[in-house]
Amino acid sequence: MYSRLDHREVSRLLFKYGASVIQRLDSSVTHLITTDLPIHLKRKQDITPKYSIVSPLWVLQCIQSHKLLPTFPFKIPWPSPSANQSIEKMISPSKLRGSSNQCADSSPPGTSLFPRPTSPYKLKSVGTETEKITPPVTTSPIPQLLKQPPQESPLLKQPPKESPIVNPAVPSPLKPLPTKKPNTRMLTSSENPNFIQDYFEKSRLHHLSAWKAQFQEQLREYLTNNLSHKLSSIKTARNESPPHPHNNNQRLICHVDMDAFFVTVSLLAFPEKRGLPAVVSHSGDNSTVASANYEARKYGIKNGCWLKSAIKACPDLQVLPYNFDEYERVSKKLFSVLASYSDTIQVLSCDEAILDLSQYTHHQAQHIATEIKAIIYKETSCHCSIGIGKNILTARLALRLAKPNGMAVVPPDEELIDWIQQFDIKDLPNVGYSLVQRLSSFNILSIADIQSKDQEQLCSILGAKTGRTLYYSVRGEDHKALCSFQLRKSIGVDLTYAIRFSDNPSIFEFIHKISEEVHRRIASVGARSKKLTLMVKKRAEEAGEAVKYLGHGVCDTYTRSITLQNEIYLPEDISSHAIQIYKKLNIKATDLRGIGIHLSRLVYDSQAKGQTTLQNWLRPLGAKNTLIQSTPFEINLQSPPKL
DNA sequence: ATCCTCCCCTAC
DNA sequence: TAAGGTAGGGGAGGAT
Ligand SMILES: Nc1ccn([C@H]2C[C@H](O)[C@@H](COP(=O)(O)OP(=O)(O)OP(=O)(O)O)O2)c(=O)n1
Ligand SMILES: [Mg+2]
Ligand SMILES: [Mg+2]
Repeated sequence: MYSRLDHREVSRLLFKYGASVIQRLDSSVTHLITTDLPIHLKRKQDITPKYSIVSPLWVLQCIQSHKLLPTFPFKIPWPSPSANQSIEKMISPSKLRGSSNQCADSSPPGTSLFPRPTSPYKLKSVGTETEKITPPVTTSPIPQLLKQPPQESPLLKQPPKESPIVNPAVPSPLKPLPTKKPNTRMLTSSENPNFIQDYFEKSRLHHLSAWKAQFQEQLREYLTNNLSHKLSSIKTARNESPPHPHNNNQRLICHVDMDAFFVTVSLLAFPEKRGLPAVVSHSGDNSTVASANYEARKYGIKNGCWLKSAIKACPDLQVLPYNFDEYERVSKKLFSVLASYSDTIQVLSCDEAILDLSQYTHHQAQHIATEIKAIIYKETSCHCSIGIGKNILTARLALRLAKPNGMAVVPPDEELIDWIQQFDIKDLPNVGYSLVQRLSSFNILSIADIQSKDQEQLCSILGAKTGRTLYYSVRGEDHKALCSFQLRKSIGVDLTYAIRFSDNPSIFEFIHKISEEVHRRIASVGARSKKLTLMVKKRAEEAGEAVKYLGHGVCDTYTRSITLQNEIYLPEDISSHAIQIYKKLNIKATDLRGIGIHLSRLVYDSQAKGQTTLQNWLRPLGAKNTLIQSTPFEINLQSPPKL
């Protein structure tokens, strides 16, 4: 009855609803969840265990009824032949958390603002639907202080309720050839032959990803040329400067990030609206806010929230259109300025980078940062903020304090432990919704709480790497290197919006188009691939039409990969493998909600762009640093970020 | 132990 | 109108 997949899912559900799941049997175990009893357990002293042995069905029923049910009807009989069923146990499912995932469909990706950016996948077994989206707590439609309200803002998304009957705005995708074709004309994957380009052109998330790759690449090329010219005898490039001998033998990292980037740039064209609360967003009732300025944030409006709820919180909100060309133009200026100050730069996004200023003293570094800030403003008319610290982690935290339009410096080591306690757990890099939930289920709510745990404890809760990283993070320690020279390890295209098909041939045709796009991208960096991965989103069994207009809704996501004998890069090779995998998944055409094709295990051509970097990247450089004050970051390529 | 696959999570 | 893309770190569990 339970496949391996379901086993994992049960694990996730257990965790989701507040159980602690461990892989061993010890005295803390209250329930053993299994479909049959492993023989090796039977032999042990567990003959009369303290825990109940129950079927996964019990878990699902408990969740559905929102309470702890008696285990009796779900007991598993003792003897059993099969020995390989893996087991899960819950320690204390004392209270099931309120049905927490109904909103899976309501949270746009890439947002940290919403109550539950939870994976739709989890919804499957619970059988709950997206519709009810209960904005957690918070009532006050009153402007909130800048510092975040503990959990929720007043603007939780309230996606439109869908009538269970027929939403005239959403044509049924189930009709192969609808006689009365509604207004999705040219909008969906099946109706628009130029869907991919048309869509990407307007997708902020696509631009974000494409720009990051583009600027990383250009910077890499620029630095490669620049350095090999400057350091004629030494052909290697370095990623970091050695610590300044006078600076306590520590690095100095400087994190620069534009303030409210999109909306600030868009506002340049509307000077009369400066100073007013404003956001950038597509227009319409169902759109998402890409960027909110600090005036708008006073109302609790955040990047990624629904436009609808933003306007509700601030009726006078100025809604500005995207201006992707301008964002790109300003980004170029930004990196041009940064590259003139340091040749150890890591691009984090189109509005953000970290510099290694280890060659300077603290004092000099602050002076330089002040200057950078001023020059960026002079060049772009946009403000940025800067954080300075001894590593990437603390520089980022300082950046938070610096926002908006400020600069902040991390205090000396002795004060770090206390200093870091002013942040929320969620402020730590790589700590998002899920980790916060996990930690809070162990009653770990603050940074101080994390500090009080030893590394072992954290690792047992979070896994080895994550636990260790977090242990050091709350002490302000981070040894991650700054990487100027980054080569992508994978290249892929994902489409999960407005995907509606009625038959497989159209889907195959679509896969061909995606494959062409993937090919263009991998060819443009001069690489081939030895592994192809197909991602497919399929409408979940009990899921209705998506809450979001033409969205994917609640889905099950499948990933299948194939390792190849020979590297591929041609569109027909990509598509033939992808289609082959797709067929095996046996998806009903009308249920398809998303497709992605990714290539990994990349091999870069030796004379193409990748080459210089790959070799140089691995070699640290002992050479002294050359002060580069006026090297412009030449951006030769006028090519658009996509396609 | 270490590698591989299939996720999950995070970030912008 | 709306435009939910992507890369990389990491974990679980099975194969070797
Ligand atoms: N959920 C999100 C987050 C960000 N972005 C885009 C718009 C932002 O302007 C840009 C940069 O992201 P930042 O996280 O740097 O946010 P801002 O620059 O808008 O604000 P700030 O950096 O001042 O916090 O990325 C987006 O489209 N959707
Ligand atoms: Mg920013
Ligand atoms: Mg940013």
